[in-house]
Amino acid sequence: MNTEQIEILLKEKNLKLTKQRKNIINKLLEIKGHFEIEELAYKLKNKGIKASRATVYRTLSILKELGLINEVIKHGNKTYYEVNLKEHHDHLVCLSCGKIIEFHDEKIEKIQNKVCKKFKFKPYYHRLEIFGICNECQKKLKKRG
Amino acid sequence: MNTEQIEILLKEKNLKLTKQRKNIINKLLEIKGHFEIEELAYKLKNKGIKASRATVYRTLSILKELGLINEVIKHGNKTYYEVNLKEHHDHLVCLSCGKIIEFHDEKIEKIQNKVCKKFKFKPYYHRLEIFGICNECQKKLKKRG
DNA sequence: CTGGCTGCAAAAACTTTGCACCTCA
DNA sequence: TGAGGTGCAAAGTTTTTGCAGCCAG
Repeated sequence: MNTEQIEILLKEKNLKLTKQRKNIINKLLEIKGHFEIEELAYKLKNKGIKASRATVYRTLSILKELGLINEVIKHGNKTYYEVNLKEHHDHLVCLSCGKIIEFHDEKIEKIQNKVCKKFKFKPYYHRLEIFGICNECQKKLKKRG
Repeated sequence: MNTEQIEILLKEKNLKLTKQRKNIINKLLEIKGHFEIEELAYKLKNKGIKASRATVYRTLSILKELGLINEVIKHGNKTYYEVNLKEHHDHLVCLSCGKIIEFHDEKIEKIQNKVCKKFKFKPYYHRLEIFGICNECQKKLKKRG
């Protein structure tokens, strides 16, 4: 997924390619990893890129509709997004340091599909979040006693 | 899990068993299924049960700490809770009618544990949400064209 | 040109908090 | 009696929206 492809997608949907949208998309492709909307808005502002918070929210909403970004983690009252660059994957979230580890397991995906078939449920997308303590934090916590 | 057991747990933690807490707990045990905080606050109010919204939030926060309720679904900007009565399970969420279907698959759980071991990650809890269209809604949508 | 987009500010929705008063143990 | 709990209202967060003006196509 690159800028051009996204631009084509927007055109197909009769969506205009404004400066703001270009800027937001470029920033997203630069970030690559997980991000929060507020963080993104802040980073844009910090780089002198003009895009109001409302526009950021509206643009992300469109990109989500288009399947270019996903809500991958919901923790506390925050939503973390991710650009849909790689193969689908799920996440381990460290409750101590906030680190996010990606993993993909084909077996889990297959079993999920089986479960859906059993219920005649048509799956669109899923989110699997495993919350716990990462290796580094376990070590730190042990040291402290 | 019943009222008595919960009361004992509260006492162990030096938490007082106030009228409000009793009422909230009873209501939760009555609901059994999935609920939102606002919905709970409303139902309590509707039954003439006195418990301010702040108290409902504070009580649910405690019950969550104690592991008596869980955040099982995060969708849109809403959080859905569930009383921890049954064995752990995950959810299918219909994007059309909002229906929630519970499922449990031991294989998925085991693979998750394997994944955690691989990353030396200590899991505390997880949440798997599969969003899609339920069987009934698929039928309805077909009929409409 | 003009429909769609933007910025602003206000509002909505959800959640937390400070404080004075109350109540369970 | 006193630590902890409650209600209220205010404030904090996150997200959405109405509207006037702007701009890409």
